[in-house]
Amino acid sequence: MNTKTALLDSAEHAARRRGYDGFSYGDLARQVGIRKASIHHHFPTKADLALAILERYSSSFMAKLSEIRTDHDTASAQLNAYIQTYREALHGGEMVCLCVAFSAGRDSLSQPVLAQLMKFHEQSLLWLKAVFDLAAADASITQVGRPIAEAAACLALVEGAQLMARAAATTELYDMAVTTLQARLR
Amino acid sequence: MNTKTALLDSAEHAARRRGYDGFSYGDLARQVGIRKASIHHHFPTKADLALAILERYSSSFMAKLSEIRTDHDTASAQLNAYIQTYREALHGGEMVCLCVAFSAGRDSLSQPVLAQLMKFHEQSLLWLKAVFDLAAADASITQVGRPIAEAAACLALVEGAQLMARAAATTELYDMAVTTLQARLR
DNA sequence: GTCTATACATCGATAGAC
DNA sequence: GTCTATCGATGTATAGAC
Repeated sequence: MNTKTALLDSAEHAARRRGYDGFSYGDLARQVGIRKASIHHHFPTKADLALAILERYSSSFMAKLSEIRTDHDTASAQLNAYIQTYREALHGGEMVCLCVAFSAGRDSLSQPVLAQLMKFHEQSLLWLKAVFDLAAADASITQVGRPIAEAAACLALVEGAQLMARAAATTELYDMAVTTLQARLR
Repeated sequence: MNTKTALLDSAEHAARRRGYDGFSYGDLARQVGIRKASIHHHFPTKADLALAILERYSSSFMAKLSEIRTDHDTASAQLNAYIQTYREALHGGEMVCLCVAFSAGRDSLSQPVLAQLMKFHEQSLLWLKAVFDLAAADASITQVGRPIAEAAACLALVEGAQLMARAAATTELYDMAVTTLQARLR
């Protein structure tokens, strides 16, 4: 296993549990088994590291969204898979989506990280909008309003549900929060 | 103005912008105009301070919810006021609800703070459940499912909407996310 | 690519004078 | 109630040997 990859894994894990201000090079060094000074060889600054984990997370997440779109042909099946993806990302209430973790501590982020964070939201909204555009055609989701508004509501719902579930360290609140949305799926 | 109150104000402000791990006694001292050692006289530890601001925030927030209930007699009007309260708490995208800020950095919180955080969610859910119970009777909100599920969805929605809006430093995303919910209000 | 050593700032917290 | 002074730990980051 590559040291750089191990560092990315460890950093992503830590950031999703504690936020950007909640983890340090010291933590990563302890976990990966090298000295903290060595981390600077791979990621000169913490901002570089944050950008790297967010870019990896985003591209992996967007690939997952593409996969969902090709695997499911109805809007309801796509949205259900989306909800399930966020549920799995919770890891039983132990961590949240990296973008949820970074959004809260926004002021500590460097400009490139902030830009990537906003790009993640934009891309998510576009993907969700397409789902609701499809729903207007295939009628597999009930009560569909303006697709872009539905998309924003959906993103806010899963992110907020993760946050609630994280506070209580359980997936129960997440499941409860997405119940009404899932009830609209045919 | 009381020094203790000034400290509480400054700490709440900072926590809602940067999270629990994102502010320090040094920051507060600079802002309030006393030395950081003096802060320990009012709040021996940072955990004490965090508990104090969260308790004050919670009680103020719950008082606001009671006020909404007495001022508005329909479920739709109550829920609309609730959505508006979270919108104002955003301060144009500059800060989030204290509970949103604390939920993300959950692992850094002391046990009493964590307990108070979960109590805030419980009380919010109970208040919202009562709104949807009323909605089932007065029919002022359309498409009402199980009240407790609607309550969880509503809390997740406004918290997630705040998070998105905070990342982009604008209220536009918040307004977009709550559009479909508001469309159900009669 | 990893190490030791270190720089320099800041962290939360304490002791004791005033 | 606020101050100065200080503690020990930790924060990010750098220099240079191996």
